[in-house]
Amino acid sequence: MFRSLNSDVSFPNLEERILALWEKDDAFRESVRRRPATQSFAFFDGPPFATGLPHYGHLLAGTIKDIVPRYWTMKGYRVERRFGWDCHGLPIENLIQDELKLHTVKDIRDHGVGAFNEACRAGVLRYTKEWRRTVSRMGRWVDFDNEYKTMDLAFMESVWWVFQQCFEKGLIYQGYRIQPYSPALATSLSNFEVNQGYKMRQDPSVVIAFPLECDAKNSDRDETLLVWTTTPWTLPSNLAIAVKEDLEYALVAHEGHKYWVAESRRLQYFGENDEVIDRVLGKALVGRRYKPLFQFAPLMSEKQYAIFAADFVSDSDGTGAVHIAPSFGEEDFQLGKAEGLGLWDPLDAEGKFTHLVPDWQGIGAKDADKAILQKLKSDGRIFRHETFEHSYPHCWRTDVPLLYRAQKNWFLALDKEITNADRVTKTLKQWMIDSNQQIRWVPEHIRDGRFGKWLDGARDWNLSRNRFWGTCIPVWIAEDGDMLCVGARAELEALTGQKVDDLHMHVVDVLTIKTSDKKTFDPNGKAYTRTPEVLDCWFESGSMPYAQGHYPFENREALEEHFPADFIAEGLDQTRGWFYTLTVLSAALFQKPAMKNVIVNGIILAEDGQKMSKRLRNYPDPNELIDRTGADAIRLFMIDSAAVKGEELKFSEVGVKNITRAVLLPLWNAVSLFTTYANADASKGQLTWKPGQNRVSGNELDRWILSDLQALLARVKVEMEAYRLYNVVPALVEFVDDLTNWYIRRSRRRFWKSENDGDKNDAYATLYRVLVEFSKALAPFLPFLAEEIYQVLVRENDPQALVSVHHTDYPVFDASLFDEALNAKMALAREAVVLGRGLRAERNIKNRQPLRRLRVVARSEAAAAGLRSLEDLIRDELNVKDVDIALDESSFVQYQAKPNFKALGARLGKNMKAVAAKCASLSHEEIKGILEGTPLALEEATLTAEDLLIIREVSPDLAVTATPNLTVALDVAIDEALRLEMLAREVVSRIQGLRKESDLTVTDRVDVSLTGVSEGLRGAVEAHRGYISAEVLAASILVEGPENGASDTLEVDGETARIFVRKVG
RNA sequence: GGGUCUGUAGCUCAGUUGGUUAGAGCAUCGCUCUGAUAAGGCGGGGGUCGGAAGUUCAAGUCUUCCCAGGCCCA
Repeated sequence: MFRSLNSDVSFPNLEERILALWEKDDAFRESVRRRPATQSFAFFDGPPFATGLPHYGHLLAGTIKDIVPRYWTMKGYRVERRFGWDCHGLPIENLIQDELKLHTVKDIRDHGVGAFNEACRAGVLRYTKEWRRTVSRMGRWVDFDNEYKTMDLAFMESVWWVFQQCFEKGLIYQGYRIQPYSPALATSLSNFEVNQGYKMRQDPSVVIAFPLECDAKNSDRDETLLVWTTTPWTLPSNLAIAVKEDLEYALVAHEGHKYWVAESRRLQYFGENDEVIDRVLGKALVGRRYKPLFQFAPLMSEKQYAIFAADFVSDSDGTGAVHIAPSFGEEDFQLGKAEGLGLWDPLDAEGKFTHLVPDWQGIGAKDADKAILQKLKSDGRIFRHETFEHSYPHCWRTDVPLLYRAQKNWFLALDKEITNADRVTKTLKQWMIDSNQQIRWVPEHIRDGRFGKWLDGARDWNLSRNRFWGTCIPVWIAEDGDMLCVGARAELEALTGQKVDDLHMHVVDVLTIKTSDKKTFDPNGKAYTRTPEVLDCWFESGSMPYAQGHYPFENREALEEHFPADFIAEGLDQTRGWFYTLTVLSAALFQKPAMKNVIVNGIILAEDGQKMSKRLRNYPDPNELIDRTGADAIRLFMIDSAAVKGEELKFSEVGVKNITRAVLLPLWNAVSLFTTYANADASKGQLTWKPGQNRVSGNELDRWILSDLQALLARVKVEMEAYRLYNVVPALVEFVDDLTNWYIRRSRRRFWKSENDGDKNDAYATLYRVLVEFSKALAPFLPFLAEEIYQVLVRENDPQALVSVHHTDYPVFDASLFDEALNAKMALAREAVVLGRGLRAERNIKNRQPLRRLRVVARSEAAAAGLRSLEDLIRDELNVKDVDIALDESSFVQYQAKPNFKALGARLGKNMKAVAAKCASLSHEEIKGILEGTPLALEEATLTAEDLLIIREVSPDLAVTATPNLTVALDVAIDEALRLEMLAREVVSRIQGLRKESDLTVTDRVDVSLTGVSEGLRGAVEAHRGYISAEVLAASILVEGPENGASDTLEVDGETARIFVRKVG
């Protein structure tokens, strides 16, 4: 009736079978469809780049993204899960550049932006097949057929709409920011790219002489200010000099000139004998003017070529005076902005000097260093020229040193006020901060820690990239500076009079906007040209909630239903990434958070604690590992770790295998046991119970395991609703242990007993019910194994059953099955057994040796009553004839006492120590008195039983042990009858071993023969012939019979025999 | 340099509002059980709870400083 299961199961093969089954039944889509559309649980999936292959970080996030939606699906919600792809941006552009051998931006333009973009479009999805295979193989249910791509027309149109919304709220502006710039690539780089490219480099270290102008105050002084720089190429762009206001500067006479230098740096450049003429604070120099080095830059402000005060100036290097070129450095830029110096940048896109600096026109900035220094030397402006080595960022692709350079960019302003629908006005940043407070973060500390702090310090978002393959910034600018922001394809069509079916640069930029009313095309209207940048691709992923459904052009109601998301999950690295961009844009558009619950996973390290590195090969290939261990084990290993609360995880294959051994195999064996015996009993006609039938069992074990299951379900519910996945797996593992190592272990004989009685059928009914319910509880976590169990136990027996365990409802706590008192007394009985086993081990008495009596002393009448009802279990498990449960332990323990600090501490305060000492010296009788209800009055306090913790000292001569809950004493005397029984069991054990060796089935009958039998063994066989026959299904037992069949030698306790076992017939 | 998380047995990690002798799993060694189990059970060894100071009758837990590592930012 049940499929018979192989005990040497291959989980990877099992999983492949289940995958095929799901495919056949269209199980995923059906699991979504069968839940009502009106009750939805919204999940957003962050789009990965398809230019790389999935790694363990993706598997971890993917598993979390699978478990939570599966759970809520089974709870009755419709959980749509669309996969998405991040298609734009540098990863794919770089790849295509390499493939087409286009090294620079100019190469791309020469090749043609259209051809380049089409190559990106054609190439970006190259690994999607591998992704789909790996993600599906991990058991993740997600819709790949209906995936969204950030390069789709509909997606891009929604992004335009998002941008336009921001534009219309006045959040978008153009401004300058200093950025690392690669002259070879003719583009600025992200911080991430910069961090990859730090290398040691030799640069000039030069001190330049700037003669100060004479003015009314300083008419007769011929003075020179010494200024330090390591970037001579920025000197033609020098517009100012900065000193520190409260730093002391000295005027030094040297070789007929007078030099200003920071006093603390003086001896670096001058001798002790060089006379100091004057000392002033930096502020005295502020405002003085100097003679510029070159005449290239135009005069842009009154203040040009003057000295300013700035806090960033330090005297740890150089001269205490800093040259300022506002276009080429963050601090220079800030100072220039504050003082209104203007920007002057004489470099072209490839970082070469333009006609603005004719002396070095066509020479790259860094390459011009030498020539510039030579010119300055001949002009007598070099005071000192050295070389030094330092770590400096280089272009990670071309190895060329980067330039820090002011770039014009589009920004999203965070300090702009926005009024929401309820007429509440706050700045965008404040809306973001408030949104964050409404999000449940796991782990919690992210909210006010990493993410909260990042929001507090957030600066305006630079949205523009000077690249090609991306969503165009939809702003068109007329010659007079008038701007026009387009937010829809139809708008662009109206303004150009052209049909538009792609929003990429090479398509959009050939169109001309001509308009008089900013709404319709007018050939005589004003001409507008698009700003050349594309959007940061993070703007696109942040727009994903709206763009994946082409909002607001389509799916208007769906968005309102699905926003904010109920749940998202990504790695810790997304704090500044997707989590941030989602938050910015949802605050800008709707003044709400984009999600309600977030699980943040930590990074996965290799087993050695280092980053996983292809070069070091310190981790197994994910696909190969899945083939070796199966996906279920990997899933459970990852989820049963702090990685699901943002901490790092050292990934180890051993850890994965441990999961298989500790959880998957025992559970599998439990199912296999069930099917084996149920099939055997069914064929013998002894199975009156039918699958699916629930029976009310009077057996305490049955009631207990069902009650224990309810406790598990209650616990899982609490943890899943709090998104604490890391607390769920330990609970599941404990239940597997309860089921296999107690329920089944203790129930084994109930399945085996040949009598066709109610108890056996109760056992089948209970085990079946527990396995089926548990498979449902497991389904989100171990989707394959849970499915297999469900298929074997339910679907293959019942054509009417739901096709997949993942279509069933998640089991809910059933109060009628829950019995807290039963759970407590079973725990106590198990504790008694553990203590008893300990005593046997201590006395070196093996379990096969029956003993007369175990005495268990409980601490209360209720506990004793509970234990009495479970006496049989304890007796059986410990192999004793008699279990005696009592309340008085004083005959075998001596009491000692320790104070209950928790109870007494609050009451006693400083007297605690004195009382603790007195407690320690209480006598056995005093303590007994207190335990029996007579309080003991001390100077400081009156002690009752609650104030003491009793320590039970047991005599080493007695086989007694005690815990706070129980005292257990074992009668270790072995008489002849007990010894014979032990020998009989040894015989049984040996015969069972031979049966197993001979691959007999559990129902085969055997003939047994013993030869060379010693006297004790002979006695044991005679005395226990009936018992032995029944245990081993022996048709005959012959002493000194024929030597036929499988054999083994028995040697135990001085007794010997040879045993022969042969199948009957 | 700033932010944040982490530091407990050989390894991986629990450890509640501060309160008994700091626990588990793995590994290891010894013993043991088995008519489901490549399993199970019992025991041994293994800890200055990263360091220091403070608060407290009492600190793995709270505070401060320091050290080490990770991540993010500069």
